[in-house]
Amino acid sequence: MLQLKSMVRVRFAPSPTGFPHVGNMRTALFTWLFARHHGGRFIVRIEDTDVARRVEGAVEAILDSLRWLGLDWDEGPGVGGDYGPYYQSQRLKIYQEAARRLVDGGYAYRCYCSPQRLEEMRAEQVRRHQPPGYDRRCRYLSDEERFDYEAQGIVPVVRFKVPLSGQTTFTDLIKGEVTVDNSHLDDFVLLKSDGYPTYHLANVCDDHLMEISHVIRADEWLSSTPRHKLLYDALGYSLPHFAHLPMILGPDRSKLGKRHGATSVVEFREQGYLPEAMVNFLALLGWSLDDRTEIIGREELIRNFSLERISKTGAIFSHQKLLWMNGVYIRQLPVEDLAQRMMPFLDRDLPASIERPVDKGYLLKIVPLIQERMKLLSESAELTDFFFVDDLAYEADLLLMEGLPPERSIEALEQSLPRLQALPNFDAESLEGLLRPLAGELGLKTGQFFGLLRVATTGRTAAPPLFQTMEVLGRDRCLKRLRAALGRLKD
RNA sequence: GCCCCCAUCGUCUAGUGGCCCAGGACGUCGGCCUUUCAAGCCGGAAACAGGGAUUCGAAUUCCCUUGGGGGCACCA
Repeated sequence: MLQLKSMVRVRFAPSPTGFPHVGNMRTALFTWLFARHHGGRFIVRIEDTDVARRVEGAVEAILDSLRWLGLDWDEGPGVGGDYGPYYQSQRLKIYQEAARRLVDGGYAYRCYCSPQRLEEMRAEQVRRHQPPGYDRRCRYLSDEERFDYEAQGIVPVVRFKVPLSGQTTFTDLIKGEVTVDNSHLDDFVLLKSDGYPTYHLANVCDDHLMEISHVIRADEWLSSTPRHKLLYDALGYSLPHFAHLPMILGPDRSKLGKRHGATSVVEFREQGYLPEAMVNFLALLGWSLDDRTEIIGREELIRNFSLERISKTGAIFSHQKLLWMNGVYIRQLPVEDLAQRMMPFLDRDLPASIERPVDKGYLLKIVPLIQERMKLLSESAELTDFFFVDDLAYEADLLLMEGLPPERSIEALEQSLPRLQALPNFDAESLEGLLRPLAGELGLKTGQFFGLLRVATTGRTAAPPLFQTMEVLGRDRCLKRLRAALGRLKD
């Protein structure tokens, strides 16, 4: 890889036009990993130059997501830095001056074309199967014409004067050398008529002024990089390194978007994904350590991350694999930790009748029983509610075991009750010691007997191991539930 | 339409000329374990887009085709 002679300074530059998309967050993660691996600086810069598309609360949502994933930034909103401000809307002067400099230097010109004209021009181009693009009319305006437009009070935009011939080449750290004929580039806008810069101008100015060493961004920017190179040259700035990350795709292989379901990391958080699982999963989407590593933590990621091992191909976001990975991380969690993380979900989803906050000591006994069954924290309530509710609600039919007449079930429960009552220690071991032989005594298969008891004590056919569940529930609850089951069977 | 990028199992990927009749993981299928559900363990099916060329030898290099994606705004 190239010699990094100076400090690595990289930036994540989201635009607050929507909520933190997993694609953007993956870009943030890779950028952050690159910075941390090289001991460089990770900078967050808000690209809020589109007044019309600005979304309320988006900046905070983006920053929250970065924090949630543990991607801390060295410069940017909230932490400041020597290269601020870090909101582009607060740097308008810089861009306006750069635009003026370009116009004065003959690298750019003012364009007075109305949006209507541009629209008609484009429609015509499409109709004639010609490549869409500005026809450069204002590039050749006479002083007289220009004066005339100014007199009419038309506020111009500033367009870049793309060389009419020649080629532009740059090297991308992931894609390699990319070359484009300048004739394919049109005179793009640098400064809008509202005084705000376009992405192209603002991005180039800021990356230069903030001394960004590596521009790491999504693949969708690859085709505008030649324009940026032209801009860097015109402004007399030296070129940073570029690395264009492969895109994250939806199941239909198109750019992952809203129609593909949950794409905001806020949603993943609410669904009960762990940030460490998210980081692990996202890191492996377009990057790999070797031919076998799947579960890899943050530190190891930092230690091993490199741009060379990023693939060139877009990757489909697989919910399946993420779900599996989340389960792996949940199983690895210390009981206390998992209980802690479940609390907000229990709070949110448990029936209103249950007292809040739930008893932590009781929860700590429940967690080991459901830990290996949980894939999402959002399953907390459905996996544990029967431990909390007073009266179980379930279909009486569930008490009817395969090949077992109701009378036999009634008998089984009636035989069980006094013995459970009399059991000295109500723990899993003692329960098994009592109930397993009892199944034989009653002439029942263990599957039938335990199944019956399971439904009676939990109200469901799938639950954690019976004896442990009964131990956690405690004798009183169990007896009460067995009597209730008896009542249902007799109805 | 034009330009750019990409192309290994359904999916994420390993693979940088011989170690590959292609390895791992998710998912899937079968089995084991077992009081249910999970988890776990064992095993199976499953891919180098096609065609040329280079080479003693190509998943790996080159060309073409095909396919996919991205871009072509006073959006980022």
